[in-house]
Amino acid sequence: MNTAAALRTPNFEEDSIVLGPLELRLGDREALVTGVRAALTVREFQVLAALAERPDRVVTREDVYARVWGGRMPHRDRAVDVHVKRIRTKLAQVAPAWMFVHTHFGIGYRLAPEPSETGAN
Amino acid sequence: MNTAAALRTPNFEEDSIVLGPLELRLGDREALVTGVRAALTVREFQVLAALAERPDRVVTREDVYARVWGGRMPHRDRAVDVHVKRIRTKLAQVAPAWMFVHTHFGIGYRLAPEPSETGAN
DNA sequence: GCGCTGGTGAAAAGAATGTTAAGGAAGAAT
DNA sequence: ATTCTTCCTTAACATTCTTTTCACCAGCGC
Repeated sequence: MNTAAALRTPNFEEDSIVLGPLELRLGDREALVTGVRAALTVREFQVLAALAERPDRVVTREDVYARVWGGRMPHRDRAVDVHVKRIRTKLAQVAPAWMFVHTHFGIGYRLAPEPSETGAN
Repeated sequence: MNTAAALRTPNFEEDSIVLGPLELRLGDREALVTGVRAALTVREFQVLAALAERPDRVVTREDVYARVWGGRMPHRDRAVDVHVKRIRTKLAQVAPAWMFVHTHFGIGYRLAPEPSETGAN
């Protein structure tokens, strides 16, 4: 698939998810946007990775919770939302022109790189 | 880690209903028309799914109500109608060339993809 | 025409998510 | 051990979106 990457460091490049300008290096838990490192914390990275497992598909909060924290999500728990908020902020700092995490009301979130709604053109 | 494997519930390629250009992904609660996402709300999706259970068959309002809200439909309740209206609008936005929800006067609705009357005259 | 059913637009009510900040736990540095 | 730093969680309030409800109009069938 990726000849250039394979030439460099076959071992480390193995576990990475690439979605447009977003790259998640699962091995060392790093998120890169447009090649620039977004300083995500461990939890933030885990939440993002949970979404990245099913790109462009809606992932329920419950699924995210189960995957990151394990077990059932307590009723009215806001942990996922708060982490999503910070993920958005940090990704936007690096790449303001892109939107990655989309809300699906009443269900959950969906990860897909899309040009942001900056009416500026 | 994850104690119960049952918690993961990976509804990856969950079952979906396909009716011509319309696809309902029940797991994700997403509706696609011609491959394009129609941003239905949860209720709207539920109503559409209730109709989709019996494609091309007339489904009474009472049945839709029982399936979505549960219980008997209050007399003079317009909830189903209002949601059908919005479903129609949103589907038409994505695929103006198709009509999906057909009214059966005095009875209910029927879901079937048909070319719309764009004859414009 | 008349009564009834459905279409439609919009306000009101309700629920979910966005956002910010405080407080505490855990580890690093001193 | 104490202080400093970072991160996670929780709570509270703000905002946005959804659902319900209502009023009025249009169309169907008698």
